[in-house]
Amino acid sequence: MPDLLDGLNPPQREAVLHGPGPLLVLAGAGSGKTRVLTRRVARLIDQGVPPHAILAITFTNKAAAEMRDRIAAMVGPAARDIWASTFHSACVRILRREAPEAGYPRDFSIFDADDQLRLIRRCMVEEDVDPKRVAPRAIQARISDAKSRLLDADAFEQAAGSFSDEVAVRVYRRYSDGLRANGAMDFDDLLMVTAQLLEGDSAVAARWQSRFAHVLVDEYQDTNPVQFRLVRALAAPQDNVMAVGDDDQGIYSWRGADVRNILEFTRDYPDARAIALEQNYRSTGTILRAAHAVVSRNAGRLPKELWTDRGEGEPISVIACRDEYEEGRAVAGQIERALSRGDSLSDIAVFYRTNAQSRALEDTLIRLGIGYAVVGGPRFYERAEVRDLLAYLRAALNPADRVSLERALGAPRRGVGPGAVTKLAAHAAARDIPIGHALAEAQMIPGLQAAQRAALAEVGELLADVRLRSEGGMPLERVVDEVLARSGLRESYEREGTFEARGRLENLEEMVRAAGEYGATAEAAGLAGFLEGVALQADADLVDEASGAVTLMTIHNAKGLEFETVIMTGLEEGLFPHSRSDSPDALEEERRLFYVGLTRAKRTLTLTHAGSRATYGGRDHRLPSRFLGEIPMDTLAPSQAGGRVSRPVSVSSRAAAIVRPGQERRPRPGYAMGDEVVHATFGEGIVIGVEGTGELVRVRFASDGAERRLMAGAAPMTKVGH
DNA sequence: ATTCAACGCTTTTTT
DNA sequence: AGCGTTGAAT
Repeated sequence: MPDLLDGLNPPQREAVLHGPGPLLVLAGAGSGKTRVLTRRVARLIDQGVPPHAILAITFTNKAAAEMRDRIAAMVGPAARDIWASTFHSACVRILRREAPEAGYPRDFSIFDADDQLRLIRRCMVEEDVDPKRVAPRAIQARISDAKSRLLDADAFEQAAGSFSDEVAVRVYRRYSDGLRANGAMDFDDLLMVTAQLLEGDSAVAARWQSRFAHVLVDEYQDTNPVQFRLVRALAAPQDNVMAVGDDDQGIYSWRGADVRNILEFTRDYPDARAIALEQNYRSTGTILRAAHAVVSRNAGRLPKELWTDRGEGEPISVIACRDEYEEGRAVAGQIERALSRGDSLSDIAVFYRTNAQSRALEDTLIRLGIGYAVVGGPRFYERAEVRDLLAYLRAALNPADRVSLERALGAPRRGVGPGAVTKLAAHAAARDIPIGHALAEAQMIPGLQAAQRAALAEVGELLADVRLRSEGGMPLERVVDEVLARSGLRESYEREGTFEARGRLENLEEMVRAAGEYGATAEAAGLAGFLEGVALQADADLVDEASGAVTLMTIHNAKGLEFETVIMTGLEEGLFPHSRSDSPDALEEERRLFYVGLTRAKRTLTLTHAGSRATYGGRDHRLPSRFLGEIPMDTLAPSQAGGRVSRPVSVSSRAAAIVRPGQERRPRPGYAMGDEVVHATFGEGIVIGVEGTGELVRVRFASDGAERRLMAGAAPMTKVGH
């Protein structure tokens, strides 16, 4: 085995070698904290700690998988047994065992934001709160905030003061009851319920405390109170806890994260050793100097400054643009420049503050034939038709899940609406059985039409079969395909026959494939595991370094990543810093976000802003962001230093040549990104993505602006030569 | 129960 | 501008 201390600087070494007891590692951006974390885990295993006794919390599932791989490279396949996951995934794993202790079924459903909102709306109506006067989203945010602070409805009521608090309390109480009745937990419950169990049930606590010998937490500055309590409970009583983080990179306070967790770690754990990592291995001196100048304007941060021995590097460019389209061309120009310097597409990232900004950038990149991949934004699993199909699976797995059942019953339309479901629910309540089981008794339910009875019974049989077969080990792909067939979803979309319907059906078929892929993986854990993965998948989990494409994403999603070339866009007042972040604290968080963006760049950094930008219906005038003024003049490229407005780099018309076939190991099917095509039915379109090994192409059509996935080999479609 | 049209709201960031 | 929700009509 290679020496675990190879190539580490003294503080990194110390962190890896730290013995038992609490450890705080203040790790600046690019200071090699991932290295320290993985080496430390490898060393623990090397010293005899069983891998399954190590809990390593990372910010994304992808980071967890990477950590496991890296450790496996050092200590071998035993690393498979390490618990490396996000807080949410770890809690689900615990809850699959312990949920009954908290009064939930083992197969509890996980409600996402959409399910939550549905249920909250219903609760508001029941509480006589008009969803038009009070935004359900606002209530949801209040509830989420309460849960992140470990306040249940009763505790929240204690803290309530204003009238709007009281309204929120009433809805919160009813919502909690609703979740319980559905055998469901929302995202926040996953953490809160686990914490409550660990703190309130000594048997449960003992089980897990003896299980984990070491707890390591990455991105500790972004933990919220529940997460703090979880860590504390799981690490007790030995307190072998290692927290790694950087107070300058706290960007999730709006989600309940509290930087005090990291600032006060040594107070929470008085025996803690604290180690600071300040040598940066990522960026040039210029980038670090600019980033430091920006972030040191914040008050209340731990004083520190990153340094590097890698030299100054090139200056930072600021490009002023007329509008968002010129900005797009400027971005393309910078990409072209980076490629000419030897970067590959995947070395380049474009950041923005809000997801909505990606639209204009995408338009330009498509037109110029620059391959890109957007991280975040609307997700596959959140598409309505996909959620319909998932609803069947969830209802099959958890017969108490009324929200999912109701959704399944409504898609496709089969003459069963809220009225019929209410009768079904009443019957289930009277017989004291889960609503899913009541389907089998449809014949006995009064007030239903014969057709409705038949429909309910049929869905009931389908769900029962799904459950039986998935338990019986039928491949997931076949189970999902059967739902697609027997639910009538496939037929209804086929009959509809519109472009729209065809696209939706493609998505559903894609989901069948996804289920097959999941079923083929090593950690496949049946239907429950599949649904769990779907629910807990983060945008950042989908970042694909090997995609051979420029990465477009929000700065939030860029946390933890690095790129040779970073282009940060939309540096405008009101957008970044965002107009909703007007309090001093919020402004400091915006500045930290800016800092995070700056420090993702290894070599080349460009900042752009537009003088006007389309919003809502009209067009807003924009002023350059105050953050631009916080960048020291002597780190900026000369042409910008005088404060003059510079023209964006012009983009040559042969920009399409930028995507060099062969340079990336990108499949070379008949179609490539940016190709103009003509489809027999849909007319003209532009290829905006090539999926899989090239058999699937994503095309946006000019006729109706819709995106469709098409089979490259089969679709009646040809490329227009250009 | 389903379909269609008018209305109003959105855009902060996400597990 | 676009989308989703709501309300009225069938």
